[in-house]
Amino acid sequence: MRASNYLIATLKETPADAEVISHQLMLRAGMIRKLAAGLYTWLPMGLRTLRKVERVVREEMDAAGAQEVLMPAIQPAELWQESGRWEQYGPELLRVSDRHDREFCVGPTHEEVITDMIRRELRSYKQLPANFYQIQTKFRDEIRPRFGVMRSREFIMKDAYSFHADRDSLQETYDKMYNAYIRVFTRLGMDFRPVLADTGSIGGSSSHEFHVLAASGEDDIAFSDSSDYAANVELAEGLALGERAEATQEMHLVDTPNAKTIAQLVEQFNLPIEKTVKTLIVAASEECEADFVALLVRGDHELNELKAEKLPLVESPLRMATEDEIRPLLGAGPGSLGPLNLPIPCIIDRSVATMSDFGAGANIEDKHYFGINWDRDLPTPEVADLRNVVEGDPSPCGNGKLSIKRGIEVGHVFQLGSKYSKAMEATVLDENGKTIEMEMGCYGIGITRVVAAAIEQNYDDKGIVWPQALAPFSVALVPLNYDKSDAVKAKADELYEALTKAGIDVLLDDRKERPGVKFADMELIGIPHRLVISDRGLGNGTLEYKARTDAESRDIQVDEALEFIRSALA
RNA sequence: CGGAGUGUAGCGCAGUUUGGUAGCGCAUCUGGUUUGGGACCAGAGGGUCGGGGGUUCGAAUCCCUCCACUCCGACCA
Repeated sequence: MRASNYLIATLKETPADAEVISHQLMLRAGMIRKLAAGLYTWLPMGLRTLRKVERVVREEMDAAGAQEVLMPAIQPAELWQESGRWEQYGPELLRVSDRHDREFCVGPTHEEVITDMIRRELRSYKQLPANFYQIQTKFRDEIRPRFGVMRSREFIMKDAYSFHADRDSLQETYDKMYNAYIRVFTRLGMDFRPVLADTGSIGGSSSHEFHVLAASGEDDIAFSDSSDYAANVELAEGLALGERAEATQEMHLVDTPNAKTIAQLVEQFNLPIEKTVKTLIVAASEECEADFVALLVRGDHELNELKAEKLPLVESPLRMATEDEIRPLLGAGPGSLGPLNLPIPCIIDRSVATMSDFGAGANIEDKHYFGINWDRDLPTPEVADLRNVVEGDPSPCGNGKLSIKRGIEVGHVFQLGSKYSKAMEATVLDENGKTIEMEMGCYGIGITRVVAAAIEQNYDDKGIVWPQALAPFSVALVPLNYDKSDAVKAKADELYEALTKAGIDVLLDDRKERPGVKFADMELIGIPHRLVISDRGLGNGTLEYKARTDAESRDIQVDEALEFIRSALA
């Protein structure tokens, strides 16, 4: 490609509303432009990288035996009503009506459409297993789009869906896809980890997310420091912390008029935060005889919403009681709540069960009990894993301690089971001629997000530093005085032809710009290899080569340039 | 949805407090000089000051209203 005939839309200044580095650099390098909140146009330079991601994904999906299809972005409401998600899905689902007032949605995912296709096309277990994928634009009306294409509303996703006669077959394909994902992200040059994940509202048994490690990530990932264990904090099991110590204090009531929060309690009464308890009141499920349930976690811990709503007594989705609901029920407001004299069921976290001599609200306005001990002052309530794990916790795998890092979710594989095949009657006949519901798996990669995640891991003060597999161009040919020097022009054109003929993506910067401008642009765009052609070098029969990651350039022989680049790309 | 903030040239911003003919830097165009790390000189083009309504002799500026965008929050008592 000749730069004079290509949109090099670089910016010197950083647009004011770009927060994270990938968003800033994608704008500055002229890859994307914003159209509206969470909606982006991909300019030629950005699209080239996007296509590279797609290519790697396609190759690995094909190699793993998946077949490519393309389903509509717009989907009829009927299918969603059939699966029950028309009601279930909240405002994230963009619903539209056509001219006949028929309802549709802009697909945030395609389980319904693929299941519909499969139930029409597949009749026999002999056609299984089958795995179909597409690379499609999705739309999710995010509460708060941010970070450019990292969390946009419209985005491109590779989604695959597999169908099976039994669970073993599903597991087999799941493992195959898991390994394909490892190959994809490895080829893309990313620092990533597969981590145990929650199956979310879709349910199912097994699930892994693929996370790119980066400070700007929106998820917390827990790692063991001495094993391969890695899990999303949403899921990581919180173990009990040591044994319960003997009681050394008598329980006593204390006036705490100015302590409405744990922080204030700790500050005003010289109480270690590990000796305090937070009492959270949440709506109860129908199974529970009371309307509300109290959940207790240690003062310095956080309630894990997913763990809480999986408890039989707790309503799902989780709903916190309002102050107006709490006061008539307990006789005190938030800030003075605790486990003593509770008229509702109480469930405590494992780490709370091992506490002694601790402080908690008294369920009397502006009063707390200090020196509370289980089994002496009140019976130990039901114990469960309720909290988010924190740095330094023992690893659930039994080896070592947990550390916590931020991750960007770029892929997700999970086993759906028969949820959709059941709801939508996607069945085949088995070898006994009996009708069976198919087992399903589903596997996603955020194509557009991968581009942003790659930049989060690969940049310096000059701009993007693309891994080879993602670079929009592999080589930047930078002739100096292209418009004035016949020798430079001739050699540059010759090299451009030769490299292009060799199948290498090369950008010839034939713009009438000063050298500094060209260098700065090529570095901002992040092209991995640069060749400078100048009269000065040609006089000695040399070109100047610099890898994007090199600090200094070096001279190479003109005649060897093609071979040099070939081996650099190998 | 709650809170905060911002909308002025393609981008980054000043001007708004105290109403009086709309500015700066970058970018763009023309001419010239430059030419190995985001050049310099001279000139030029480009604005319904987010939209609508109001107050006023006069509104980017004051008032009302709508819209868009950004940030924080949306369990952590």
